[in-house]
Amino acid sequence: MSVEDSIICDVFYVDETKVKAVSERLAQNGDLYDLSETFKVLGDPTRLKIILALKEEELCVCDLATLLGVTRSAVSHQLRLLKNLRLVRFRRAGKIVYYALDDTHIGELIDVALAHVQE
Amino acid sequence: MSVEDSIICDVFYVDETKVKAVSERLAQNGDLYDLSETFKVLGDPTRLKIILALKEEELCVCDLATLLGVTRSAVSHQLRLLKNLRLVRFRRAGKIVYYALDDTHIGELIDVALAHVQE
DNA sequence: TTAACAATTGAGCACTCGTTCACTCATTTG
DNA sequence: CAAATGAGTGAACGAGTGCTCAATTGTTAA
Repeated sequence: MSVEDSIICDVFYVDETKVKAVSERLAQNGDLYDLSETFKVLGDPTRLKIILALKEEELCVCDLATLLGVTRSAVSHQLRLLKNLRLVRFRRAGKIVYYALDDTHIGELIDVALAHVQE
Repeated sequence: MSVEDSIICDVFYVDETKVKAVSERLAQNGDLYDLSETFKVLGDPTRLKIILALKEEELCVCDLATLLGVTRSAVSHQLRLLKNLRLVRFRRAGKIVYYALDDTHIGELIDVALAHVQE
């Protein structure tokens, strides 16, 4: 097994120490799945709009539906998801259910991303 | 048209000024689509791992494939996407193509998100 | 109690997307 | 040049997902 063999990639790494270091660092983020889940939630335009809207004001399902131009049902489905992830909270006022953002970190995250998009 | 009519949501807003303000603020983010696209890219575990890995070291396709436990083809497909979004750059060294992160903002964004996940 | 209505829910559907497979391209080396 | 190999590509498949529609729940008011 020559030196050349060790610099091809089929089984052996180009630079074992390099890749090992990266691998360890990657494994260190045990919450890598949660991380991608967080991004995934914000990756859908409808959900992102909902969060941006609730970042401003407490709103009911119907307001959100009107605001986003989708059905109440669609909004409700997404709100359930956001509710399960503890990103939003709600309060009932008669027939109307008001939703509000329940995660201050998310707002900060969006601000950073916005700054990035606007370069 | 009574006052009651204006506080139901079918056509009229619960609080017109409130919703109007939100609507304007939402429209203000013309790059709302780009914003959700950015999150979407990071929302896939494979892509996120690629970016995290390249955040550490410059790596070739085969290293990444080994590191992530997926085929070279899969990595190549995702790298093309990341390349088109100008998130990574590459250099060719013989048969081997090395990729590196080409967006410093992304790293910062991930750090903020990591802090959020770890609460 | 009945009617009206905001919200929720589940089923179904169309569409997206990440992967694999097979093949091709590019480059090096014998 | 021919063989070997890393990388890129396109088709296709299967899983996931966001939406709509229809039905249901919960609450208010007549």
